[in-house]
Amino acid sequence: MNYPAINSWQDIQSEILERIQSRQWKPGELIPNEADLAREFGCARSTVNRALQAVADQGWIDRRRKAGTRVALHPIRRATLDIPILRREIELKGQAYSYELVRKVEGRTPPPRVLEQMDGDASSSFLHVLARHFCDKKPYAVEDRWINLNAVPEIADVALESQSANEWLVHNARFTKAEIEFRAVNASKEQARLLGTDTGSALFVIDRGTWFEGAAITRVDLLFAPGYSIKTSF
Amino acid sequence: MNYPAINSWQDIQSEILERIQSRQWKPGELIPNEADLAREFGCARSTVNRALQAVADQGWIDRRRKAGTRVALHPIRRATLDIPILRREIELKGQAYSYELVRKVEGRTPPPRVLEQMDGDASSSFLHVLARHFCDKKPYAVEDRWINLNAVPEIADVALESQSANEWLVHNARFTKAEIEFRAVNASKEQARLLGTDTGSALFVIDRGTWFEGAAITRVDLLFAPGYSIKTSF
DNA sequence: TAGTGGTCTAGACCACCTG
DNA sequence: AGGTGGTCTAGACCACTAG
Repeated sequence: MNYPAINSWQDIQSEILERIQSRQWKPGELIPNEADLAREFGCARSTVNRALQAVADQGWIDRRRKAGTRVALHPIRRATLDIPILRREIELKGQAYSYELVRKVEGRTPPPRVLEQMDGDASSSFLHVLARHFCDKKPYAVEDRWINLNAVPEIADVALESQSANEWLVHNARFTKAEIEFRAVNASKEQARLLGTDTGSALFVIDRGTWFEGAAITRVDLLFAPGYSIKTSF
Repeated sequence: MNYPAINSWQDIQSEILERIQSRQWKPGELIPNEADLAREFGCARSTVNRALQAVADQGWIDRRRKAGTRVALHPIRRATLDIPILRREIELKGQAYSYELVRKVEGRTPPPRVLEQMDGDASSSFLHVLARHFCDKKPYAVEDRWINLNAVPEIADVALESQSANEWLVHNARFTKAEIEFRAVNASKEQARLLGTDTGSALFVIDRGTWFEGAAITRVDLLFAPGYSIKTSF
């Protein structure tokens, strides 16, 4: 029988994970330093380093200079999600995407929660956009967006009838910081109507905010029709 | 005025992102190869490689041998979430965590959705656990869990009155594959009662499944009381 | 202050894939 | 066939921080 050699950083990563998951290295325990592992595996220290960095990124170990590397006390804690761009998500499933602007209102003040999230003050000027995304002509998600016109004045002149504000912003606005929040809400009467469901239905919400150099650009709630879920595996 | 030098891989990463976000390099466009960039930045190719790999991990560029590196057409936003371990999440906020087993039933068959998710067949034997997690004595989440006894027979004998099945499994069961799904559901009558809320309230759900070498170990729904959200920023 | 991880370099070989 | 990214090496210096 031929066993695979251990020399690539992926092999070393597997071996490290194996030792952690088999509890040969227990939670909280200090593991050998990079130089020792390199000797053990017969490879360069940088190869071990690459492997350990990958393991650390997944949350299995904690590394600190001088203190060394320890097995994390609480494993399984990190998941990477791909945040969908609706048009693409739907077209990738081979279904037809469409979009409809419900209304676009300039000069209104956002509700307190949004205002606070956007670090807004009384002098700020906002654009509110409400729109629908469809999958094969069935309502898929409602987009409820506030845009800071002080940060992106150009968008006031863009016709959002055919292109979603999201797409315009993706292609035209840069950001330096973003925040994403996931929640569940009961559908309001209007939301239910727009999604073709019942008032009170549980909606999955992706709430995203973006900033450019400290100034809030936009805050958007995407409210998905019942049945939607977002998944990841590792 | 003193400008920072460009030589660390993080600096190069910033410069790359800057060029993409400023549309100096446009979506779909081929960017210079590693060797050229290394010459431009006056550093080793491996340093450029490190930077480009990081940028690729974030979804901004697509890289293929021979074909080169292109700016992604659809900047996929990738978010890294820390999945909470309830006891830890609550204690980190400085609040009191407690746990209550509601019931533990052996030998029942899971509902169709769960059975399918667990690749279960008629011969499998399951343990069903329903429990509550509290934060400062207020209901925080309901844990609705199915465990494959063929895979983890030991747990049948563990008293789950004081320790949650989650904690037992974290410390005693290895897994090779995991899946996490986020949804929203309307609270059932029992769920509402357990969470001290109204029937039909929108609950945020984290649904997690783990496998060991192809065999499903456990599937758990964590249903959070209204107001819960999970966040990330980058 | 000394041990650890973090990073950079210069060079090399190779896997992959497009043209 | 040849160009590109993926990876490994051996060595070096540095940043951080525990003791």
